[in-house]
Amino acid sequence: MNQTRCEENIIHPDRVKAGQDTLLDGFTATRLADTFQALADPTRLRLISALLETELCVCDLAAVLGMTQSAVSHQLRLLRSLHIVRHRKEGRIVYYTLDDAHVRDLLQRGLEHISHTEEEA
Amino acid sequence: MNQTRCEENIIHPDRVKAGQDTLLDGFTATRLADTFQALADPTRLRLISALLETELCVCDLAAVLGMTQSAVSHQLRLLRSLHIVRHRKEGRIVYYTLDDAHVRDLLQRGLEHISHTEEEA
DNA sequence: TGAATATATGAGCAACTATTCATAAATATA
DNA sequence: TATATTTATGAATAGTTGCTCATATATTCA
Repeated sequence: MNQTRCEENIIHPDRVKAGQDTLLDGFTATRLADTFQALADPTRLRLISALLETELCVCDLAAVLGMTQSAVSHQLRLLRSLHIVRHRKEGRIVYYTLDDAHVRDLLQRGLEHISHTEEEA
Repeated sequence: MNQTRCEENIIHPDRVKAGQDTLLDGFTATRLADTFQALADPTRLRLISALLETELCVCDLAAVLGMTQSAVSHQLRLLRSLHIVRHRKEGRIVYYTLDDAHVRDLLQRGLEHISHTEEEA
């Protein structure tokens, strides 16, 4: 029935310093987390993957994924706010494309990571 | 007061085909989403960043982040299950390191992405 | 102008998540 | 063996999220 002492005391002061040297500040960590959060949903990843080689309007994106227009539109707004997709309007049709190359890179690296891990969580 | 027709009809059949060609299947999308989900939290990103240059025990990680041992341990379990960190035991002390190079890459690409985007969501 | 169509969005709900609290498990040491 | 210490974990809870439903907005066309 004792408390943990390690919340007050440090075991390896030198390593703690090294850890603090590379530690992300809270603001950056939050911004970065927001970006990864955008990629942390199967639906959004599928939307992004559908846009890898072609531009698509909301209606067609809904058809590709087999989802409602509303659900797709909500997710696109989020992806847009995080600069992951871009849109252009032509009459009443809105076309979406991937915003920058980093998104493709992130997707590719992520796929490499999971291909190196067989077992499940 | 009309329904949307675009959930039944396709506007650009050729583009829809192109979108389906690169579309991730549900299983892969879910696995990939799990990986990005692990990086979608400021606390976990800070844990990872603390481990960039040094190995650290749970106790010291808690000190670096200024969090409770319990909270840190819970997050480490999640990172471990997704092969993002690895642990080795020495007596009653458990040391954590980053699991593979993909994690560093993902972090780096993510940082590049946010550095290219000034405005907020 | 009025009807049809493509897209966006607010509200609400069910499911998920990050932390805290209490405590268990494992190890070292006296 | 008894105690201290490090780590892990189950339960509970407050906050978040992804979808649906209804509807608003914007644009085209008859």
